Amino acid sequence: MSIHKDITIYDIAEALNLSPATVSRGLKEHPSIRKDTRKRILDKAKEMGYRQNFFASNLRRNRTNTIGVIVPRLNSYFMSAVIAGMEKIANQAGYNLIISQSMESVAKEIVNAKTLYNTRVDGLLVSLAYGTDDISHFEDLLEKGVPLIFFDRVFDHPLCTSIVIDNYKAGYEVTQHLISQGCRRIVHATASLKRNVYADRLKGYKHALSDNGIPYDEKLVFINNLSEQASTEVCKTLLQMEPRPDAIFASNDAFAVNCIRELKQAGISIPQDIAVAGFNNDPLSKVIEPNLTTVNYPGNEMGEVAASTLIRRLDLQHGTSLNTIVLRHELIVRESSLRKPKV
Amino acid sequence: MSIHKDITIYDIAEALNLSPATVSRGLKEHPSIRKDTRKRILDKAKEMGYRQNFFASNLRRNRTNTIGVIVPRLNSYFMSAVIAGMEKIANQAGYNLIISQSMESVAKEIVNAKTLYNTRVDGLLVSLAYGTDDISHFEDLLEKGVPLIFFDRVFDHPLCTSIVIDNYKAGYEVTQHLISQGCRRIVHATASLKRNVYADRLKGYKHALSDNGIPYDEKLVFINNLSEQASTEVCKTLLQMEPRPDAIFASNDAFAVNCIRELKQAGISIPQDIAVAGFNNDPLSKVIEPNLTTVNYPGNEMGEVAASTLIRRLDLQHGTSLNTIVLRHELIVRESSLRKPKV
DNA sequence: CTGTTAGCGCTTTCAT
DNA sequence: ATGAAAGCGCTAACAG
Repeated sequence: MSIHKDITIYDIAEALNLSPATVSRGLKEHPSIRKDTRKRILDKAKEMGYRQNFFASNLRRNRTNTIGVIVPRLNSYFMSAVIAGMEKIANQAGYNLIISQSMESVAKEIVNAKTLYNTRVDGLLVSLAYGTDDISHFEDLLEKGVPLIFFDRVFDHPLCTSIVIDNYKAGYEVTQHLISQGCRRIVHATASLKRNVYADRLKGYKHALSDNGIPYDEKLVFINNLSEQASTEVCKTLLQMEPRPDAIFASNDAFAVNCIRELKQAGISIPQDIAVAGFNNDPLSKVIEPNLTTVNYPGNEMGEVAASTLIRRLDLQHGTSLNTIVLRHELIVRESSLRKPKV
Repeated sequence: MSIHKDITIYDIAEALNLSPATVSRGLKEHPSIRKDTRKRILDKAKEMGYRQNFFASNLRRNRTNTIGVIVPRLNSYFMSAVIAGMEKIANQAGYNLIISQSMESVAKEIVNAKTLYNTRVDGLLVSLAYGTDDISHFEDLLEKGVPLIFFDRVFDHPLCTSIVIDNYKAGYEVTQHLISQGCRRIVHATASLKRNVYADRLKGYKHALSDNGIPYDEKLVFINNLSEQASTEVCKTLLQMEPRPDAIFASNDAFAVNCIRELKQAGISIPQDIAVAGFNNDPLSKVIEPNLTTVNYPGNEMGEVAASTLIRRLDLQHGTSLNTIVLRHELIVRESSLRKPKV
């Protein structure tokens, strides 16, 4: 295994009897370089097996061409779609992604932010953990002028753009749909209201109830971490309620699916006894029986939009930009909530 | 938004009336530095908000502290578990992960390898795409002495360690189990035999058949990309076969689940008419009805082992090491294959 | 259009 | 135990 020394622009310059500066320019798309010398340089570079040393370049230019990503978890269909979208855009634009997971822990999120700060990422794409109260751990980055873009679980900050869907509207639509199916005692299971996605859906839920003259009953709202265990507990509680709830609107599909499994095991029939709706349009939703009513969440698009917004800002030193970008969602009605013939 | 200039070791040196060299040493754990000066340096660094410039350091030391990862896709439970395991170990050891997806495309895999080569990653963790025939696109890396470790979908190479499970044995066990349930015409649906995981499972399948005196019938083996569409086609074909197959052993859970859905829709009862088994122990397997018999795949452990093996090699310039590390799998029997009372 | 020159921030001999 | 000095490879004034 021979470990050859790396070829530098000096080697190319020497071989071509040029100055390193010219070679450096030739390797890029510098305007003031003759076309044929550029070609000679490129050819020689390939011939000699040259590869750019990004560290030298980064050191010099004070830029890393790296984008940091912090997500709660990587293990959902939604999140892999987001990442795939980001990767596509980032790679096209010559950026690398460094992905890290907070595992829903504020502490880990803080560590991640610090690591990315030290790595000197050019920009940051973040979806917040359940418990995050403030974004002081990103202050250092922001002070350095590193653009920060939130997606999905966002935070209101004058310097940061947010990419979201209209969670309020989606929550309203799901609830309205359940009501239209004849449900009146609708459980809403969701997670930390510190996060816009959950708070907004809850608002939509409440608003739909009131628009239909159904009183809001806080006993029907369950705030938890949407884990499997939580679904078990919610179902147990719910089955003991009197009168029994006739629908569940869960803030993600995994939770909804677990509820369906749990309830079916308890002899409840879905949707006749209890109708169920989820959120995200995870492939799971088409595996569970009955198939799950849910909200399509454009993960891939969200990743692409987040990345391209960031990169635009990076490349053009683009000062101001939209503060919030709202992507389109879509209610998908399936059997788990269909008690009446489809209109 | 004030963009302060970065603090360097020169600033600290000046503030402390020391030389930059001493500061540099103090920031690390250099043996020949007085304990109190070290402390003074560390304190001052924190006070001034110093952060190391990795580019300067990397440029000087010719190391990146970055590990490149190439996976076919990020969108399975298995793969997120792998990544989570890698991340944990890598971060502990002070390494960053750069993750890229080949999307099962050889061309993209080649581009990814090139990108990571140019990024000068210290080491590489790779699971190959379906179609990859050789690993010439990693030759440049290997020639530079960059350690390359394969996991799951591996490649035999004298310089590379592989992390796998015993796919042969697992394939054997699944098949044997189906046979023990009374199945005799067992379909095996799998993907490119270029990949060890699929080739080995097929071998196990064949061997189990022959050990039970069941003739191997190549018409029962379907090689495809395990997509949803492929599952539809396989089911269609299979339902027209005469005599009809009485079991399916699919090489991943998603495919098995799609088959179950398809077959149920066609009025087939599972497992009475056709027993089904999958692979990976994806959460899906517990959502489908009947619950899916599958093979537990220790994704998290695989990620951890892959990363720690690589890092050991990186840190200790550890020359030789095991060529193959085999992790333990586990057959999980659920209702989708249970035609006889459990023994 | 091309060359000269300085320096990005750090590490590391070598010297003291 | 600390300092002086060189240089990693590249880019960007500036000069021509």
